[in-house]
Amino acid sequence: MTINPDDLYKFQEDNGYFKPNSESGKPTFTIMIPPPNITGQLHLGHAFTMTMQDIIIRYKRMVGFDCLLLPGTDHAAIATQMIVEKQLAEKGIYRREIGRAKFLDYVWQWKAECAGNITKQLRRLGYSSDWSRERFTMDDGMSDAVKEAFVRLYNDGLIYKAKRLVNWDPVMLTSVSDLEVLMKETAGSMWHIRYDIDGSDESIIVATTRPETMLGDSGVAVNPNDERFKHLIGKKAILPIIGRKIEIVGDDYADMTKGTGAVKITPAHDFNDFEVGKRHNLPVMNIFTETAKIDVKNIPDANDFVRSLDGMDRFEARKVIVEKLQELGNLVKIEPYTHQVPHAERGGAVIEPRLTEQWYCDVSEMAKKAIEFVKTGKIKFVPKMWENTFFSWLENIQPWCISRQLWWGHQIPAYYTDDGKIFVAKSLEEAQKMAGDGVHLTQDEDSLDTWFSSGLWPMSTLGWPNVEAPDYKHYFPTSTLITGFDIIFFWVARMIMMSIYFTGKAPFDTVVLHGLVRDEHGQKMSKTKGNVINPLELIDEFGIDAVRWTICTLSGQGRDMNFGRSLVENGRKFITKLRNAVNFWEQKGVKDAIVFDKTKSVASTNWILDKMNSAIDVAKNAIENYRYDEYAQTLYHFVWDDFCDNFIELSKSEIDGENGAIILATAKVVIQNILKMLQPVIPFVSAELYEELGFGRACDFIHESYAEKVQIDTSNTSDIDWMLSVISAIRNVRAENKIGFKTLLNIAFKSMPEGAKSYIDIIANHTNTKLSDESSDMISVVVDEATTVLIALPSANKDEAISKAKIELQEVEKRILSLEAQIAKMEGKAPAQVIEDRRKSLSDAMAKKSQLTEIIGG
RNA sequence: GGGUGUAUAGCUCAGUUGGCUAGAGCGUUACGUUGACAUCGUAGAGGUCGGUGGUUCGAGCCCACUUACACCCACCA
Repeated sequence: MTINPDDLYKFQEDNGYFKPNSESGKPTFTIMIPPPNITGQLHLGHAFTMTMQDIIIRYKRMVGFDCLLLPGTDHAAIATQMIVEKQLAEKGIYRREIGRAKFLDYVWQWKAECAGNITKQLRRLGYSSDWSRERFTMDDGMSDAVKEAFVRLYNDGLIYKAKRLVNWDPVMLTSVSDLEVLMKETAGSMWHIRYDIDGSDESIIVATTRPETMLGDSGVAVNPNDERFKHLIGKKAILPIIGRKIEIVGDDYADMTKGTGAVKITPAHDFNDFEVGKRHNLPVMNIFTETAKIDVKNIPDANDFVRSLDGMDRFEARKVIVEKLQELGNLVKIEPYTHQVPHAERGGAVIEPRLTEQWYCDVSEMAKKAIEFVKTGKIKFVPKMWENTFFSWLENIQPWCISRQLWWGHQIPAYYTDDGKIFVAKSLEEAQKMAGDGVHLTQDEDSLDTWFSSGLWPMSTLGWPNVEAPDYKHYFPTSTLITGFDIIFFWVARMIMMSIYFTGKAPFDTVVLHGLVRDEHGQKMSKTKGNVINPLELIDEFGIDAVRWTICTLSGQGRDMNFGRSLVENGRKFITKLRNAVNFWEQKGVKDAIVFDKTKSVASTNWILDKMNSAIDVAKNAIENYRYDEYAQTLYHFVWDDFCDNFIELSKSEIDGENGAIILATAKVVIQNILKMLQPVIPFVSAELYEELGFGRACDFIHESYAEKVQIDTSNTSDIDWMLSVISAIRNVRAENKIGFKTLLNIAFKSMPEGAKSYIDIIANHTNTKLSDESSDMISVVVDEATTVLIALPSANKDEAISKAKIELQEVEKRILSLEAQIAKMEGKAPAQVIEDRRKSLSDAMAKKSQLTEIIGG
């Protein structure tokens, strides 16, 4: 019988298996989904983030927490608006033509479709979240929280409006924050232009990468300490083409080593120039339209040539102006020049600094608090190194430009009277009350940065600003945030700041950051490279459990993760191995095994229980520390090596004997615990096997208790380790056909620990059939893996054995010398235990040496 | 320019506070098995732990310098 994961998931979802129970009295453990953007499909990175969360949540459920995993999606203002605009444009529909309301209808349509897709995909991942609490960053509750936050911050004086230079996206026609600007190395040119000095035959040469901005030049800056230009400070330069007289100012901003040492100042189109202009009271001339085309109406001294440029694109204008400068003889030099040019993160347009009025949020105090919370350990980053990144950003934080000229998003809750008075309120009604009856109010057209609402996510999803909301009271603050490091500033920092500001509490106590998912050779996945892996295709091909297992094995230290199909194949192999192992025990009747009684044991059952106990310890410790890789590895080795390769193999010889019942009962317990440890990672296969073996219904497995250790007598477990090594040696020797079984056993018996002698029959049983017809008067070597080499020397291969022994003897002697030297040096300096260990190694080596000598000599 | 991370076997990576002869998976070689195993098992080969110097009884791990790669922040002269 196999269980379809999607069916099991649906059944569990429909019957509330993923819902928390605040009445349970258990401690809470809460994870908020980093809401995926409604811009398309989930990618592999999402699959990692979500699986990591789900593993923790499923684990915590089993160890006794009341767990809430809250799902949702993000409206992703600019990205979504861009996608919908593009789609509509393909149909010949344009945003500006249909107007805001109509356009938003289209976006909501898209949202419904896209969010539906995403949530479907999350379900396929096995994401055990409470869907009844699903949220969207623009749903009513969220909108209310956003307005509340805005109004409060405004009333507290932290949100304000200001006219400043912003990063302007001339394609999307909106401001973007500093974080949304990507600097891209771009090949360009450096143009050296000569500006003549007014009333003198001197001239000054400025270098620029953007000659077109000279139309807005209102000064030239030189360094006041620069001997070359010092005497020009206070004089005027004549702007070529226009003839405008602009001031030459002395300012430290001018770097004597860069360019020509003289820099043209265009306050309206460069952040640094803007500052210089302010310091020297230089006029600000905005020469571009919002689409970055030349705008002549702001150039008071425009001549015919300049007027001919009106409406021309900035890059086209650049060419024309350069030609003109050349014609006029003012162009001194053109050098090829590679520099960093700002591009919009979304859409990729070249950013144009632009003087506009925008809303800002002063986050400097919040940033200080956020730093303090992390420094005092109220919030912990995993891995810790990210704390430094976090600090360095917050320490240099700038006012946050929160307004966007987009339609899709939270419209800013500010209302204007016709004469420009501002009322900030949660609704028009409230604003109206403030403004007085009969005053005409219009709402601000702008919307808020997406991250303003996501910054409130951990609170608003639980009911904030209603601090009496049951969910808020019970589940806030949340426990762990798991997300990619790339949104540490955008999102993590904002959530921390907002939460502390509004609630005084950290929104979560732990932030787990993972790296980028790359292909199996560490290359970034990209469409152009064609190495993108679609998680859904993987699920179709390998099954969700194999995919989740693979994700678990790769999620460890917060580094980038290399993901390849072959790894998922390995995951599938592991799951097959597990199924087969269970199958073996089923055939032996494990389902009807007697009740496990820890007082009834044999060596092999104690041994496997001992291994299981330590696996449980290691695994729990690993997962508690978000070491998914270690968790998976521990289980992998326990299941494959200990349980399958050894325990099953050992049991084969005993299962039909008098101890069969004990072995079966033990196997049952071990399997149950294995499945429990695997449930968080491979919930579907484990649940299926759980039901198959009669432990209970598959759907209920999610609420089982976690694996627990079994107290056992461990005094004889090392004998089994010894025995296993003998068995493997026998197999190997048999493979080499060099020794008879009886001879071998005799030798083995001589070196066997007392306690192990009683198991000699097991060895005989286990190996007998395979060795019975080997000729027994032969030769050679059995390795006791612990320390020694046992060597038998029947005549035929004597020489070979001796020469092998000689080689080994050399190594042993070297080792003895080295150990002796070490011990001598350590004397009185190293801890006693370490010296003791060395002494033991030494005596083992000595023993080996005497054995080898005997062989060689005899 | 400022910062962070990484460098360990052919490949992808573990290696926790310094402690015995540095590990895993894949790949590879040999042999065996196909009676739980869509295979599996056993064994072997393969590493001067990027380099140099230092601290230490002892360094893959700590310190200094250095090389290469990746990423982040700042920067349109």
